[in-house]
Amino acid sequence: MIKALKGMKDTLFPENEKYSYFIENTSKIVQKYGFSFIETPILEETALFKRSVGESSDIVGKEMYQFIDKGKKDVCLRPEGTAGIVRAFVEAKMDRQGGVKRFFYYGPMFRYERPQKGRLRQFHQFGCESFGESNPLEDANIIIMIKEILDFFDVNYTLELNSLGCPTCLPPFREKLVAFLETTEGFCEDCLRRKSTNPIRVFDCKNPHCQTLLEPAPRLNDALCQECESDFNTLLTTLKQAKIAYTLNPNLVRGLDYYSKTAFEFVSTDLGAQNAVAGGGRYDKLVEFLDGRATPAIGFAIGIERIMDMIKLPDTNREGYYFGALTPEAQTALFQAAHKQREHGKVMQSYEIKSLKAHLKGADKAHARYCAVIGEDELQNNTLWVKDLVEKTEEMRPLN
RNA sequence: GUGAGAUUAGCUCAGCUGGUUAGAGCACUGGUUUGUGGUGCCGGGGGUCGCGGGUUCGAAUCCCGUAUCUCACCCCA
Repeated sequence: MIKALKGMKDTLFPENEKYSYFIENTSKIVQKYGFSFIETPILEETALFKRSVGESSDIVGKEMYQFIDKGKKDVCLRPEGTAGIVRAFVEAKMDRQGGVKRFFYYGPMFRYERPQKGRLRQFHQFGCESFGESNPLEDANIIIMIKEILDFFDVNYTLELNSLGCPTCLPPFREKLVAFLETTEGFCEDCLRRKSTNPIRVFDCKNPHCQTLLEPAPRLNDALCQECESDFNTLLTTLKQAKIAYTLNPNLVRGLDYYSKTAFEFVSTDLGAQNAVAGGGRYDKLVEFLDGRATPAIGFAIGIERIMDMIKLPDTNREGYYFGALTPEAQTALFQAAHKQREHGKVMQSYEIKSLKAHLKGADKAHARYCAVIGEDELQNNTLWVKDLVEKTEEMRPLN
């Protein structure tokens, strides 16, 4: 038997229902905020992700579904959504049009990882990207929007926030931090590795010994330039006014290189170790970096499988008709009656000749509201017997 | 890439220290005397015990390998 590849899942009932339920309602919410639908290819040139996500990131370093296509082109299945959207944005010269542009998208992403709870090789994200707005009020607005989405689906979360600085303040800080790490002995293996890949990550180390060593280390919060600090404060004030609870997490470092300034994650204790249900931040330099005209931008993505884990589908009511024949002679009349009823909505027909009891069972199992049957009597009188399975009422309807 | 646990009917699982026809619940299906469901009662179908080797008179059970799933590290949505 051929099975799906490791870490790849079929979306079957009832997840399919949940998926549509999530997409429909989330799309509605983000459209209220001015985001419009956009779709970009799943396959892109590998260089796009190397340049945007960053060569030092784990995603590019070891998790990409990368291969050479028949035209000898180095291509790769997208590991995240932002890079493709930015590429499209620049390619369509929207960076030259000026103004503010807001897009949302959803679809499959691919990362070659070991699967675990909340982590698949093919997974789905719903994301939004806002271009052309540098005001931190937009950051706040997006965070408020995500809260609206999570609240709509009634999921638990806490919001974690950090500012990652910008090209003015981050590089000098990083140098200072690396210098500190190099002059201090005794860090664990992971931290030594992080020193060259993503030094800020060392603050996140679970090793208590490393934490003690880090006490005298320089902190990014103290190193932010004036603009970064003031923007961050505006964001925090706006969130407070909107009564959005948050916790500052100075160790929150996004794994993608393109982030600057605002970084945030919505985490939930209802998930496993992979507890981020949504994450994002500002990436003011990325458009420029992908050969566009400098355009500030901010975006986020929701992990659809992760949020679906926490969504309860509202109870569906009985719906539509179930049609069944009691005698072979009734089959033709029933088939025509079923087709006619379909003009008014959902109809499921059983082609089996069964007892009334068996058909009622069938209608019940099919979750139909009405059970419609033709037997000897109905055939003679040219009628259709219909029972409402909820109200438990019956009626005879004339057949035409 | 590293580590741990799991894999027996469509689903959830039982099967003790290897012993004769591998079980249960749910689901499916039929009947329950004359045309009434979701909620009674009785019956029925369905499994080469993940796959490949090995030990043994004999393996679902023990050993080795392999695949997949699950969880965690790492990292992230």
